[in-house]
Amino acid sequence: MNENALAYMELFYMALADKTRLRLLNLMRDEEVCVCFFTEVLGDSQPKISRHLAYLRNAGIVKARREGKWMHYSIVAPETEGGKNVLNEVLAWLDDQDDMRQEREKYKRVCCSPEVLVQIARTPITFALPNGETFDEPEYEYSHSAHNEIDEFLL
Amino acid sequence: MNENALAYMELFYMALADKTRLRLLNLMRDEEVCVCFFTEVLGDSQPKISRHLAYLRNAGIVKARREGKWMHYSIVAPETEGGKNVLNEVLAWLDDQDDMRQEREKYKRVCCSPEVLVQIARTPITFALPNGETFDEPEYEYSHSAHNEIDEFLL
DNA sequence: ATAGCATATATGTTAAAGCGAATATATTCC
DNA sequence: GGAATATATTCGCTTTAACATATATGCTAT
Repeated sequence: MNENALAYMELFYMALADKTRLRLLNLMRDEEVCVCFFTEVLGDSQPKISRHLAYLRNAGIVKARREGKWMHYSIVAPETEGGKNVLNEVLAWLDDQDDMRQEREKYKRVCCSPEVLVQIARTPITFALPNGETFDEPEYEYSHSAHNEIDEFLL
Repeated sequence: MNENALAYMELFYMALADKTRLRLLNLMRDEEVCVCFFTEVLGDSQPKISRHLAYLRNAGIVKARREGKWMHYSIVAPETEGGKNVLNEVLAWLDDQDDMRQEREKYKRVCCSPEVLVQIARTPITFALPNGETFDEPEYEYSHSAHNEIDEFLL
């Protein structure tokens, strides 16, 4: 079991050893986040985001929750005290960086504020009818829930 | 400079994402350690140890000090508060594991105690003289200094 | 200067990670 | 059921890491 502990740490730190994954974790710091916002805020391709989220999921650092078409990801508090404390400091270190805080601001701008109905950011598509009229495609709504396990150990 | 901060974190966590390197750091937790003890305690080949130490050195996590034939490695406190706190918790997490504490015990058994003259552990070689007599090769001594920067931030 | 020991680096091989592009799956709406 | 959307997975490729073996470097002592 101790051999496993070292192996788990290896997996854990490997999951942190990537800029994209650190940025994903930074966005999830305070709340659950939908995949579509990750692609929006980070500006990376959807498959790239998805693969990195899978990596974090395999390391047990985040969990996914489906809500209709959308997948929401949130940070999972590690089982051990030591792991919790490390992850806590990892997130705090990220928060020391201006650009990480800015990226969270950008996220909040894109998705409005938590606990509130928000509109998915997507380019409005205008349709042309045969008679010459045009109309905007109606936009989706979904309810954004804000709490996850990390709240429990971040203060 | 912030782009660099993320890049540095990537390097930093990558350096932690290896069992051998975690074991090396664990041994250096409280004191400077000579390479010969790493190979002795971990039971890995000398080039393997050396390469992993080079990895930690490149990530700025440890520094090397030469003393005669021997190289001593010790942990370097990261420049940033965030980095210091993370490394601090990383070492604490390691210390939660029984086998990591045992490995440090093994190290202390091998090298006696810090602040003291110790004998290098090596197989005594017996020489045969032409006249039929035998004698043991004299053993080396060196002074083991015990303090490094990590002491300053580990309590 | 040479020999011998401690440590570091080079080399070749194998395994794993990253990426973009394409494709597959799951869900909703009609 | 079929179209549309959100997300995940696969494939082919390039890059990087790990390991063992071999070799080089740096220091000490003779």
